Amino acid sequence: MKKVTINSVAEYAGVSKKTVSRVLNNEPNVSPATREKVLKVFKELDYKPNPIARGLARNKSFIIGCLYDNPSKSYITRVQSGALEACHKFNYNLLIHPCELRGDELIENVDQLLTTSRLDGLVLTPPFSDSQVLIDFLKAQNVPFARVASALQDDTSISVRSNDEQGAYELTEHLISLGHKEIAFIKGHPDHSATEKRFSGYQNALLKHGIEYKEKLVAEGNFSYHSGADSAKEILDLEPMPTAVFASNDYMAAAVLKLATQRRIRVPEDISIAGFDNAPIARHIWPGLTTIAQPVEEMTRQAVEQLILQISDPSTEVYQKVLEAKLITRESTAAK
Amino acid sequence: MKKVTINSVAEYAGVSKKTVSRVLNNEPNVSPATREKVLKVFKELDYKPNPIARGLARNKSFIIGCLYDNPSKSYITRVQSGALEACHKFNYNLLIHPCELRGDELIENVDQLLTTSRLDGLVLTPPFSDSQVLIDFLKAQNVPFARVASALQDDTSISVRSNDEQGAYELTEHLISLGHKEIAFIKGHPDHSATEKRFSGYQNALLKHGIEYKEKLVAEGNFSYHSGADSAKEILDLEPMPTAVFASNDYMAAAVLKLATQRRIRVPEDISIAGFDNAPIARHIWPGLTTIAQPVEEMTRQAVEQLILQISDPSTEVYQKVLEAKLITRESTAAK
DNA sequence: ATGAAGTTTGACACCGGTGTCATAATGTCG
DNA sequence: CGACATTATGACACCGGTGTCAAACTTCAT
Repeated sequence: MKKVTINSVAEYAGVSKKTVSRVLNNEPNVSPATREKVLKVFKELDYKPNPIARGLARNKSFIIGCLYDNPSKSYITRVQSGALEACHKFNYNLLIHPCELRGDELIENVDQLLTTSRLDGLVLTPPFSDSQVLIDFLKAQNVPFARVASALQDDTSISVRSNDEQGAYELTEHLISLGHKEIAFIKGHPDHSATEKRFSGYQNALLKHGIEYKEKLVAEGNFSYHSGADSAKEILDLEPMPTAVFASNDYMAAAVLKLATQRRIRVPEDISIAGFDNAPIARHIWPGLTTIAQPVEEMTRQAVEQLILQISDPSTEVYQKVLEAKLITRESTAAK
Repeated sequence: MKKVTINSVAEYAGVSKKTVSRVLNNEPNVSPATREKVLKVFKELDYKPNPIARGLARNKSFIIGCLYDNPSKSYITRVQSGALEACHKFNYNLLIHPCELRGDELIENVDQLLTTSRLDGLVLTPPFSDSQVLIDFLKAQNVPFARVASALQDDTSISVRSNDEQGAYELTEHLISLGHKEIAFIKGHPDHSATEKRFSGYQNALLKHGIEYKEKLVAEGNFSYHSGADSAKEILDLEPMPTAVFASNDYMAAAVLKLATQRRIRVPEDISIAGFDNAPIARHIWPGLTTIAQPVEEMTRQAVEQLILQISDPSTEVYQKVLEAKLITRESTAAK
């Protein structure tokens, strides 16, 4: 099986390399007859252009990199699925690269990534989308990127996020409307901007409804199931026990639910539990978790789509969008 | 900021391109003095070789593709994590590519993938690792690949799997030893070879212990939570209700647990439930699921590592390995 | 028929590396 | 010290495409 290159096609079709290249790229200024002829040879020889050669000549790879470091597997797969959708729409591919936010190695690590695989752009997911250091580095290196789910203010880079604060506000209000006044809160990972946003949503809702904010009702988490289990212990040990718990994501909420069930505390009769994200687990457990649906796939899809648009035309206006989060009520919350 | 190429380095160091290339690749036949000098210039100019140019010259991309189509998100992330570990060890990167097994588009789709991004090799995860059509295609195209978790017999391709049959056998035996005789079984997706293996493990254990196999106790699933919910309904509606349920993966087991809890059937007092895979959800719910731990990351890690070895030296012996699966008992199973 | 403008085409350099081979420099040994 | 093997180095083609530019060919108005 011989290799079919642009040269063999050109020779076979009796035209120049460049003309073949023109047909390949749908460039104008090729006579219909010639175009037809070349296209026929493509078929006949089953010609596949070599993307690496093309990449070298155009300095493009048609590969987008996805940076993440997130304890939630479902979050990652949702991100990937949205990113892939956009990539495939434009014939791009997706390269994934988990790495650690902490430490000086981050920049080094990303630098290494850019060195070993010429990426056309990078999608940053939390907590990277919030990292000023990284953003500055990418700008300096002239690497196009888009930020997902970041509250960090930066008008010069593409950003698609959802309204975490409003979501948390609504969820808290939902609990309040059910008659709850002692509402515990489990915070997320301090490196994620969403953590602070969700927390303010919670606080603002309390304030608005004249409910006193009590610090002892707030536990520190980091979005992992494990941290949720620790916080759950703290909260369920409180005297008196709060009548509702709002965890900053569903994994931590699931951990609270598990401990409560273990201790024969009935949910939602004795305590209401709510999460955030509408992760699959929220509907895979009983009772199902009341939560806030974040359009993770949609955010990422839009971010990557805009990223690719910007890559192909750098003069494109910087896209910044906030999508709505939506309250989903299930069985884990009920009137006090 | 000017681009630093091998030419500028060569000029700056006062040597030829080729000598720089030699230093870059740690080739012999460079005098220590020259090597030193060039290395210094690398540092000074902060030279980064262009992987695309190198790829063109060597016909390599240093990218491995990962093919999957699996309803279980946690399975996918575990696969990815194992694959990434191996990739990074050898300075490769990982490109992910979900696609559908069904239909003629599979080959077309993979062909497209190979065309748009020159991959050095492919990791196939179930159900692709079981697809004879795909395997034949890749062999014909001379694309190196490794198969993960496939029971399909093929001595000529790299394969790492775990012993599904034995795992299912052990788990069934565990239930039998607890006194269960009416053990329902939920099958997995028919396209996965693991489905048949787990089923035989179940059947063999029954046989070995003189327990009659009853077809009505077997429900068809497809590894998705949703299919598990359907099967759960079937099984919990049986008269008399079985005293144990063995689902072919943890998601389906979780669905059974959810429905049981909803119906106030106590687990494990009224019914024991077991899964397979040791997915995160198995320990995120209450009661925790008894299950079989499959070393998914390890399988994939080994597969990719061997794949890369074979890419760099095609004469490497074809690696075939079966890893052990391990019984993990949690609260969801108890004596009858 | 003629010139101006527009269209089609190909020659050739180039992207940034690697492989081949000839030549130059150095080392070895009788 | 000369003959020969070994090591170090560079010139140059090549990987498979794309960009530039000039030449050849059309088209069309005058």
